[in-house]
Amino acid sequence: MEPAFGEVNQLGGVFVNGRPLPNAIRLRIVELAQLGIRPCDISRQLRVSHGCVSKILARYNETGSILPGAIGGSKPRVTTPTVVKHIRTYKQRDPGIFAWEIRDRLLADGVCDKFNLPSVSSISRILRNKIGNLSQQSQYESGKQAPHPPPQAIVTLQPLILIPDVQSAHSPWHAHPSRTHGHAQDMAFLALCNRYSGDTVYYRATKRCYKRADAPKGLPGFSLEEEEEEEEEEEEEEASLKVDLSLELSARGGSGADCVDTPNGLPTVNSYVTAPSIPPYHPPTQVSPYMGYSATTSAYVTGPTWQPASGSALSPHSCDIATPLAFKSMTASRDAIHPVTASAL
DNA sequence: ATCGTTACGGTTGAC
DNA sequence: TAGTCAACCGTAACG
Repeated sequence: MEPAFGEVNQLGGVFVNGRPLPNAIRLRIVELAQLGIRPCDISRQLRVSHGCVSKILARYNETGSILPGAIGGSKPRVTTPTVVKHIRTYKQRDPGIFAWEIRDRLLADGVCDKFNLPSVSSISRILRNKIGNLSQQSQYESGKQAPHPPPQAIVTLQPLILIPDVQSAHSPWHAHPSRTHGHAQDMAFLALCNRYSGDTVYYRATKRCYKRADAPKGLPGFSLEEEEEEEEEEEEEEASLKVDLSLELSARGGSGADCVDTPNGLPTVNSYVTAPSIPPYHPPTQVSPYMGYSATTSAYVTGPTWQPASGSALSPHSCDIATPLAFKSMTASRDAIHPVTASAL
């Protein structure tokens, strides 16, 4: 049950703790930034904390999305029954096959792609837990594996495929490979990059980025078991993000042809003008942001609420745009196209 | 003054 | 069905 009213931040803006800002405001933030308005001025105008503005703009620059991430739920697993079945088949055909060979075959046979390919350790776990007979193979494998470097050895290098142009000095990812939401954003960025080109392989010399309480886990004495779990988690994240990105990119036009002007194919948001060039912000007097939300994030933005004190029919933050936009949310539960109408500045 | 980062308290949805 | 977990959110504060 959602509360009836939001809270008011230090700038006088209304927000709902734990819930994303309405798409209209997110869009407005990006629009203003593209007009050259400084983030601090955007913050003041829209009465959104500067940290939030910063975060939304950073996300937009990295992924091209103004949408919030998927909240809640679990990551889809990469070790689907189909994958397990194929692994079992490979093992039955060649009992001496190595986990890394199975991995290669899953990829070569098109059972998996690079985004949902299980790690060697995951395959090993499947062999051990669901298929059995691995212990014998492990001994065999330990002697045989030398010529082929174990892909999942305990190193901190992760292959990333990047478009060289994207590796510009201004790329937030490049400048700060470890970010608050590092891995997810890295992968989102990676997926976006992959779409448009490339096969230039770089390596990121960090495992992943932790936030908050995640951080101390197993570090620095990272055990093999933890490493395996980390790897599996990361690959599952990759699989999840691939789905997310494909959904969103399809909503954005999909072909990729619309993303060629800038390094990441998106308008950059990095030049500023002064604030007075934009009209003043009129905060809503109706402090009920929830009315703009439906059960999911899909249906907010327009509606009878969020009306400014003036009583105009504009959206509450006066952030309407001239052209109706269609947003497609990043999760399956939000996969409808949502028209967003808005009026001028 | 500005802005990146992060602790915090909160929501959400799959399991 | 309720609880747990891990994702996400925006704010506030710090540097």
